[in-house]
Amino acid sequence: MNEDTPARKSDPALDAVRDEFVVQWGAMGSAWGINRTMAQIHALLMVSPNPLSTDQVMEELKISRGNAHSNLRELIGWGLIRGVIRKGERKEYFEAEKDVWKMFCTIARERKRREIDPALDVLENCKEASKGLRSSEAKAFHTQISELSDFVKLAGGAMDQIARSEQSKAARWAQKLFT
Amino acid sequence: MNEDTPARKSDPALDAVRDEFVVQWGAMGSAWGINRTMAQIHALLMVSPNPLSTDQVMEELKISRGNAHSNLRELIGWGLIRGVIRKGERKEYFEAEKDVWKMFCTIARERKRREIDPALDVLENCKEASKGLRSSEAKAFHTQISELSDFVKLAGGAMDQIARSEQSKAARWAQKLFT
DNA sequence: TCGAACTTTCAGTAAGTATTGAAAACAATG
DNA sequence: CATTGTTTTCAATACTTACTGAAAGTTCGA
Repeated sequence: MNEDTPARKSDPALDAVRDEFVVQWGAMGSAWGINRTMAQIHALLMVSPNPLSTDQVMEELKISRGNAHSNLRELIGWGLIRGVIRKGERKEYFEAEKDVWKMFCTIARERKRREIDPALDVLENCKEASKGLRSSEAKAFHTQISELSDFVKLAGGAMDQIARSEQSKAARWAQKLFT
Repeated sequence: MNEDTPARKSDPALDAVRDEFVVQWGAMGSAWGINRTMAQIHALLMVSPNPLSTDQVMEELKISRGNAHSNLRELIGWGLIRGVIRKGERKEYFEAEKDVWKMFCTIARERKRREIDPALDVLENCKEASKGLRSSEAKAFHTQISELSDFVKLAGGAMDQIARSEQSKAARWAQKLFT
């Protein structure tokens, strides 16, 4: 078994802050309904100057191989990190996207796909299923669902647009928003 | 114990769609990291033509009193439903905000408060704690955290603005977004 | 002040999720 | 093709969160 990249003589003060960040970010993740370990790994990679191997992640966060493995895969699934292979080495290393805007776009795109689109399906089905009904109650239901559906559609469209756009364009919106 | 509002002769087809909606919306909630029962109650009240009592909610969703109670309170905490008291009756009834735009604003405001603000705290702390460090690694860390922090601050501000604005204004933004 | 109608709390339990660790699968090397 | 380093899988288990039901609390009217 090879040793990983030799431990660099590192500023202990920095290490402390880094750890704090990782721990806190993990806690945040929990509060948001995101797997704590996944959030921690993401935090760790976001502030790591170089890519880390599975073993380094395990070591850093004191977690099992299986846990590290599956959460790393999940993060790749989200597009938030990617695996890098160094020539001459067999281990896989992982690095996070560090550009905050790109990160945001990735999350927006992914959430749209995972949360908005299925919700729209549900709404469209109910809309369709209630279209024919004639009682006034049914009409009210249909109206309510339609409004919801339209709104969700709009929100989804907005997410797509934003995720597709350049940071510069977004900055301009922000500008407008605050004037 | 009083009987609740007498069951209105209701369209069975409509009931079926309504149920479907409630069930599916609950499942969605699950997928989003939101308590399924809470999502179901919210769905139920969103499409209910009149306010419902705790007992009606229990009956409709086949859940216990404690469960109904605590989720109703939680929804009130979010500002998504409110309790109404009818004169001459001791029971409390509950109704959901039905205006989709208002609902969205409420959620945006609340999520900002519960998710964005705490995240900002974490980031500001780490930013502060790493300000003094001089190693180049530390500088990189500080930069990364600062960028994150700025971004989250911006996003939070945007959420505030949007939540504060009128639907008409938002519609105008949407307009721009799609041209 | 009593009792009925209703709400709130909470200990116990059920259901759901995350984690471990070890075995199996895979891949590169000689 | 055997060895060694590495990744992947997964049954068992630990941990977390949601739910129940019954008891305690509150409010109101007579």
